[in-house]
Amino acid sequence: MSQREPAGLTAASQIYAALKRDLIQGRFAAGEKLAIKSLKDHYQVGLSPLREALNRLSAYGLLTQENQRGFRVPALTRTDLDDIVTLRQRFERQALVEALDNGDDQWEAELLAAFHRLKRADDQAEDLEHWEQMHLQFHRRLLEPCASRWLLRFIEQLHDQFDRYRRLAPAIPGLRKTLDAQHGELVELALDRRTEAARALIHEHIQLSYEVACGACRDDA
Amino acid sequence: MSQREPAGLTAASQIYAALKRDLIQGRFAAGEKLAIKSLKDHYQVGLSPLREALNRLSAYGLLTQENQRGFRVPALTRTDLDDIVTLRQRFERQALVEALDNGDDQWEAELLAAFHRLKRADDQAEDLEHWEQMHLQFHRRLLEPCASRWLLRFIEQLHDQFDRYRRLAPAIPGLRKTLDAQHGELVELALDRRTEAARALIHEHIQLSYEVACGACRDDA
DNA sequence: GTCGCAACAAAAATCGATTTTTACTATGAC
DNA sequence: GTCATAGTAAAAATCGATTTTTGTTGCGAC
Repeated sequence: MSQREPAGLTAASQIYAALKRDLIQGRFAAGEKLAIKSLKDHYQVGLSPLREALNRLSAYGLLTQENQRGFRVPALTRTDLDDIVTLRQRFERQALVEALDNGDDQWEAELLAAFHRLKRADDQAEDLEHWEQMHLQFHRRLLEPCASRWLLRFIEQLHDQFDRYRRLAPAIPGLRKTLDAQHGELVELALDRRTEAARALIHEHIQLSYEVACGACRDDA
Repeated sequence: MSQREPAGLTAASQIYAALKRDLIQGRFAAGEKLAIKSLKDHYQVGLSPLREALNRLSAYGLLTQENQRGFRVPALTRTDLDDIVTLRQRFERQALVEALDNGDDQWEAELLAAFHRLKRADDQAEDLEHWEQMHLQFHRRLLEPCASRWLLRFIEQLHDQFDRYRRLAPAIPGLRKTLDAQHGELVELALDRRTEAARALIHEHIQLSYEVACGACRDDA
């Protein structure tokens, strides 16, 4: 038997991806109750795959589920944001150290490639979504050699949570430039295996994003 | 309008809980593909709530989902177990420190109560499931005052993963006694706010469980 | 006016049937 | 015998209709 292709995604997986994207982008108001009927119409899918996607998303933490009363978009609070950021800093520092330990030549090459694509996306500022994609991939690639699959999983989850805040916050003019300088420095430190400096920088990098993201939430809840 | 009662759980939530329990207890073989039809018959539920539960469980990490070919029980490997344990140690140490910082009188009382129930469950060794329940609640209670909801969430998730290994491992005669002594010490250290000693002990406590749990997995995969 | 309750409307959850996809088997060409 | 392919059986995924639960409104008692 010949190896089959990855095959097309199920409707449930597609709607999951679409909803996840829209939730992170802030297309739904925080705290909003989702009207399943209108989601069905909007995304042009049946009830079953839609409900499966909603269930996955609530297990993932991008939705909350109340017993017989449907799904709700989680609120954005300052405490929640602080919690997410503190953990991201801890987790990503740890993962970065392990990545620097384990990363090989192949990884270095791919990291450089990811950084290159990110810079390119930066130039053509018209396509914001494309930059977001490249940015996510860069950070994934950076930590990839970390052997702890669970740690990477949690980092990804926290990253998605964080982005709900960040993408809602008002854009700051010079910011992109500063962040991108940090990305460049991260690559350099990574290639040189300057572990301590890299640790400190990733912390600072997240801290900077945090200060931006604070613009997204009112006082606490 | 008067406040309504918590209301009965949906079929999806019930089947979710039942499946989760059975997965953690090791009722399904690791790596096994789940036959949806027979699950439906066994748990006496319809397809829709069953599939919703399966989707939640795979987002939670107790199942894996392959594109158009259903759900599968994740394998048990040594690398996975090591990963889980290392993170549990780090996370629970951290959470414990924060819990000791934040815990108040009320918490101290409830912790003592939880410990008492655990000891009681220990005496009546006939009901193993009851002890498991009390044990879980004790550890939850211990860390409860930790303010980081996300950290507690991850700890719970890792705990469930770990239990898949632990509960499959062969029972060791004197073990329960040693573990329970540690629980008692933990309470004492917690009440006295001896943070460093408590940190060290929770680490050791997890380490001991780990050595038991190793019995559950073959050589690596 | 407020409370309780019934009736109704809307939404969520569930069911059973149908469609789609995969897994398996058998057949025939080379 | 090996490979490819068609055909069939089984399983997964999806659909549309139905049931159950919630939320709202209106009516009457106090």
